[in-house]
Order: sequence, then C-alpha cells, then structure tokens
Amino acid sequence: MSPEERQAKIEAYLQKVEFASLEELAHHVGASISTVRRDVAGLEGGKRVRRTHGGARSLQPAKSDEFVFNVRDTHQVAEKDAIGQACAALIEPGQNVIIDSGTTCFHVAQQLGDKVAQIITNSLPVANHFSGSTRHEVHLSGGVIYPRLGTLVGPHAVETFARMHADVAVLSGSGISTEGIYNSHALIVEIQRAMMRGAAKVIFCLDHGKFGRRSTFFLCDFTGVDVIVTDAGAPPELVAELRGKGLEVIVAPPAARAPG
Amino acid sequence: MSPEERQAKIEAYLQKVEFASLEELAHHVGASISTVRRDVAGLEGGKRVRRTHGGARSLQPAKSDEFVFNVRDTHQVAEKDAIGQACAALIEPGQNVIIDSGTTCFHVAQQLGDKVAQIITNSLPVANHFSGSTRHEVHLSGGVIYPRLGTLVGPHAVETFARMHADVAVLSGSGISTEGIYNSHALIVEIQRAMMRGAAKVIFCLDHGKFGRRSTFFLCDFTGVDVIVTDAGAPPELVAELRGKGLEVIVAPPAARAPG
DNA sequence: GCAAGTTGGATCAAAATCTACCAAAAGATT
DNA sequence: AATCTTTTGGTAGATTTTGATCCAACTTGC
Repeated sequence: MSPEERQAKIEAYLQKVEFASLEELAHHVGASISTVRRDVAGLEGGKRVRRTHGGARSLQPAKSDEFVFNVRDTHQVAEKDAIGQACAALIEPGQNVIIDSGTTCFHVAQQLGDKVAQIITNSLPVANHFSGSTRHEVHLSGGVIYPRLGTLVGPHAVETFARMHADVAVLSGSGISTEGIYNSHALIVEIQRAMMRGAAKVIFCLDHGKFGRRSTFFLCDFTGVDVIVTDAGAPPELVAELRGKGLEVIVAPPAARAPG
Repeated sequence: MSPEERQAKIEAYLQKVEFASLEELAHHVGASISTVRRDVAGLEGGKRVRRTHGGARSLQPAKSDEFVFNVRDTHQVAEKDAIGQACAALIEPGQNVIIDSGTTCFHVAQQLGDKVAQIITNSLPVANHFSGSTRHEVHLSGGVIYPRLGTLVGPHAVETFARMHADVAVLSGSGISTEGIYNSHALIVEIQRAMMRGAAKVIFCLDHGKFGRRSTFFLCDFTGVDVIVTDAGAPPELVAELRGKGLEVIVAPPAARAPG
C-alpha cells in the first residue's frame, strides 16, 4: 500500500469514527504505529485531521443523523422564525395540529411550545423535535423516508392523513401565484391534499421568496385555504390581490426575538 | 482513549443529561475522578460546560432530538456491538428487514451498513440513522411516539406491520426464559407480534442481562422464533437448554473491533 | 457552634505517549 | 547488478497524562 493510499484510508476512517487511537489506525491500515504517527503528522497540515494525544480526530465528522435542511436552513432564519411565531399565534391552545414537512413548517413547530398537545406530522425533524417531550402526543404518519429531507412519503403517508382529522393544518409549498399554490414534489402534493381535506382550518406558511413563483406541480387553488402567513418581504401587490380573493394574509413583522 | 476524545464524550454526555456528578462522568468515560475533574476544569474554559459542586452541568440545554436510550446505552456497548455484528452477519445482502425499536436493535442497524436496501421499522432512532442515506429505502411505520424512547406505538403501528412482509425481522425483548420471551410494554408486544407474523425469519437479539429474566408481559414462546443472538455473558445452561428446544442460538464473541 | 462527612486543589509516582534517531527493507536510478 | 533514495519499524530518553493520596475548604446534620 502506498503512503498516499494509506493516508487517504486513515482520513476516511477518521471521518467515520471521529476519534481513533494510533493503535487502532495502525491495525486498520496494517502498518506500524510509527508509520501511522508520521502519516497523521503529515495529515495535520490540512484542515481535516488534528492530532491528539494517543491518536487523532477528524475535524469534520460525518453527521449522519442531522437533516440536510437543518444544515442549509441558515440564510433566512429570521424570516422563517417570524413566520413561525405569527403562525403559532393563530393556533388556539389545546387544538390538534397537522404539520407539514419542510423548513418553514419546522420553524412553526419550534414556536408551538406547549400550546398544542396533539401533533400529526409526516416530518421526521418535527417528530424528533417533540420526541423528548412527555407533554406532546405526536402522531407520525407511516411512509417511506424521502432521502435527506426526513419527509415520509408514499401511500401509507397519504392514507394516514386521509383517516385523521385535525383542527388546524400548517402547510408549506415552494411557490404561490394568483392562481394557487405549487410544490416541487409530486409525492408530497398528494399528501398535502390529504392533509387539507383532514383539517378544519388550513394555514399556508410561505416566505417571501415563494411569492410569484410557480413550481413543478400545482397543489391547489385557494378554495380550501383559510390563511396565508408570510414575512415582510412579500410583494404587496400580490398580497393585496390575495386579500382581494377573500384570503386572510398575515405578514409577520421582522426581527422579533424568540420567546423564552 | 485520548484526552480530547474523553472530553468530547463528557461534553456530549452533559448536553444530554444537563447535569452529572464527577463519579457518574468518571464511570461513563472509564476514567478516574481525578482525570474527569481535570477534564471538566479544562472544559470550563469554553462556554458550554460549567463546574458545580460535585459535578458539572451543561450550559446548552439538551437538544431534544436525541433519545434517552442513547444516553443510558453506554455501559454495555461492547456486548451490544458484538450482538449487532453477529446479527448483521445473519442477514443476506439484498434482503428486506424489519427492525424493532430498542437499544440492541439499534446496534444491529448500525452494523448493517449497505448490506440491506429496504428497512421497515417503528424506531425513530433507526429511521434517523438511515435517513441521510440514498442507498436505503426506509419504511417507517405510522403511530404515536412513545415519549423519550422514540418508538412508534398504537394501532397504526400494528397495522403497518400487519400489512407488510419482510425476509427477516430483528427483534429484542426485556427478558427470556425457557418458556419464551418477555417485554415490558404492552403496546410494544402487540407490534412485535405483528412484526413476527410479517417476517419469514425471526431473529431475537438479547444481551446476557436478559437471560433468566421475566418481564411484565409474555411476548411469545419459541414456536415462531428462528434464531437468538446473545453475547458471551449469557448463562451456558440456559443457552444449552434453548438449543435443546431446536433453536439456533448464536453467542457473539466479545471485543471484536468495529469493521472498516 | 461543632463534629462528621464530602469535595476541591495540589502533589507525586507510575504508565502511556511523543520526539528523535537509527538500521533494515523496499523501490528507483544508473 | 550495484548504488542511492525513500520508506518503514523499532528503540531510548523526554514529555505528558493518569490515578492515588494528602490536606484544606466547604457542606450537612445535630
């Protein structure tokens, strides 16, 4: 095995396990402690491996149990938190709530606190968020995990929502125009329609970036939609037009601190 | 274990339990009180851990998306990993697998790697473990989250397994005697029975601590059980007796290193 | 306020690890 | 084929880390 190959192997191994002793690494690559020590010393020049006493650690360990959207969901946190607060304010204590998957709805879930006791969702991140709490009853739909998004999809998921009812459904989408609301995943569209049918009140949370955009799949017109929550960046013309259609449109004020 | 690794472990542990005594930490990382004291003193320089009389506490409260069993699942890791490996070895590549909830089954899931492509489970931790992978199709049962365990229970969960079939089911329990296998949660028993009915081959993973113990609820006799996997600490008499009943009992050898 | 028990800090010997060096082995070059 | 360079595995001394112990400070119960 060439030194380069060995070092690559060490680096890959470290990414998996985060920490490893020199002995462990030596055994793993089939070389002596001395050689591995030298390798690790060389690897330390880069920014991915650091030496420690007795071994080495990876500086960028593979987080397998975090969802992608939690990672990339960083640039519009303020807007989404504002939407989350505004939407949570619409929900009466004690109601049971259907929560859609997607980043915006996750922010709503974070703002709900102990207000609601019963939550129905197909979002793994939402489920995880409440899973430690004994004060919430979380009903997770069945289904197949949509890779790297943590959304449950498929016939089981649709069926779950077809059979359950809630006071409120909080949904999101990837686009909204004067004609209706759009989403980019066919599988999710079907689930969302079931969610809407199963809820007495339907709230859509859409940040301003979604306004005026049409995405691949048409989800619904505004017949079954009660409220739309967005942030202050939404284009006023479109907001006005939606209100003209009889919709309640709530524009969340920016930059309010999260409650304690 | 390197100092850095140990400190990382302490910090992670503190984040989960919020507060821990030095003795508890020492036991957790397998070091002496003195060493842990030094570690905590060093960690205090950062902004995430503060020392207290007799222990330390985390300044960053627990992220609720970690499950309790990941916390207390630390003292028998070697045995459970051994069981996990031995059990994973029983599964043919390409089979679809039902995986039960519980710590032992979670270890099996960790050892499966890319061997299986289709996984059916009612365990949120297992689902999370595979959720980032595009090489696995994970079917999560519906149901209500059992607080702080991350297990989906209730009629929806039972129904899911009643309607699905798999080549192998990997289950666990909280006790095993010559009469059969026991579990401590009535709701889970029902789901496990559905799992067993839906699988061509049934494997039970039970660490040695479960042997000779009877728990609250009787799950099943050995009629529908094909294999039992345990670790080297299991009492030989009981193992022999089970084998006498025609069961395949696999005793996982201790202390095998994690595969590459 | 006092005694008993616990905890924190400092110190020290033992163990483990690191650095530096050296000789052997492997590969490249002439 | 012979020689040179590079890499490898091992060894000795220096350094770091560890676990135990002692004593002061603190908490607790009376």
